[in-house]
Amino acid sequence: MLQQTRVETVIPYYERFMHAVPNIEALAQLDEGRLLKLWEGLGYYSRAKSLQKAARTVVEKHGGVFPRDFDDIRRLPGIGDYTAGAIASICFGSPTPAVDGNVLRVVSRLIGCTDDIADSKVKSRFGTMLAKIYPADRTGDFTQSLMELGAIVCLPGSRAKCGLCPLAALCAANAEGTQSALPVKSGRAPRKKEQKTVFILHCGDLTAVRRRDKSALLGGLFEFPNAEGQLTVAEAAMQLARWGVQTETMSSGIRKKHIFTHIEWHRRVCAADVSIDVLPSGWVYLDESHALPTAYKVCL
DNA sequence: GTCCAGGTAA
DNA sequence: TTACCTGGAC
Repeated sequence: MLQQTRVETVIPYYERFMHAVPNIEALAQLDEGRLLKLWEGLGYYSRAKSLQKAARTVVEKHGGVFPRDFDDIRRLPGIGDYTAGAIASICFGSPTPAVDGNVLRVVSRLIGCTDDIADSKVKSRFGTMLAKIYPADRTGDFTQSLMELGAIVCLPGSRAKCGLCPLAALCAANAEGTQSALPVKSGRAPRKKEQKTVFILHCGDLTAVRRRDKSALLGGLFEFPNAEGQLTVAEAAMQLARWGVQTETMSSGIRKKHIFTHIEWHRRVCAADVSIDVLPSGWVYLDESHALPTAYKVCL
């Protein structure tokens, strides 16, 4: 859960999750719909699917006991270098760093490195360097101190608190006054823009939803029926007719933008009072069991 | 409104 | 390299 997500955001999810799914066997056997419901709103839903795959691997390959060896941990689905390093050093005393964004910033400044931290080679180079200086008796403290230094003291840009930093005397960036220029990071590719029309179809007290394709963005979660392009009122009416929906009233639609890392959805959201004799294949009426991603919750 | 942080997998 | 999500800072 903590991959890509702040601690404050995770805590209530973690509490609920551990109550509902208290051990590895329970997770290995959990229904996917319930799993996604527990993850609803947390984002990066493939993490939940990986977590369950990892639970199944632990049950099948490690006798239900979480492995202690870095390489065994690293092979579990959803666990990369960062998470494997964090678990192995914090839980099992292994000299394996967890190089997150904070640690990249701390090390870049400490050694005055101007290489682009978007390059994954930099991350592995820093990891190799750090592994050599790990204190054997306090591996977990060392991992956490590096991350905390970045989170609390070695803040991004001009917010760096060098006056409070225990490493200030050793730090190349501090000596050279280059803190705010480090780390160097290249920009990301521009996002693709997609136009869509979303229908909030009220059938009495009920609202129609359908499950998204498992392999798609937000795979396996639910969505409101929608179509490609920002449809005109006439086109929207035709789309509803094609679905076999009888429309009583329909709003002209409000424009909403939703931004993912790599895509922008420019959407027209139309609310309609309708009657539906036979639900189209795959449609259901929304209830509390359905995992609805934030991208669709905001349409309500 | 815009920008940005944050790991893994394919 | 690109796909994957949300929320907080500004």
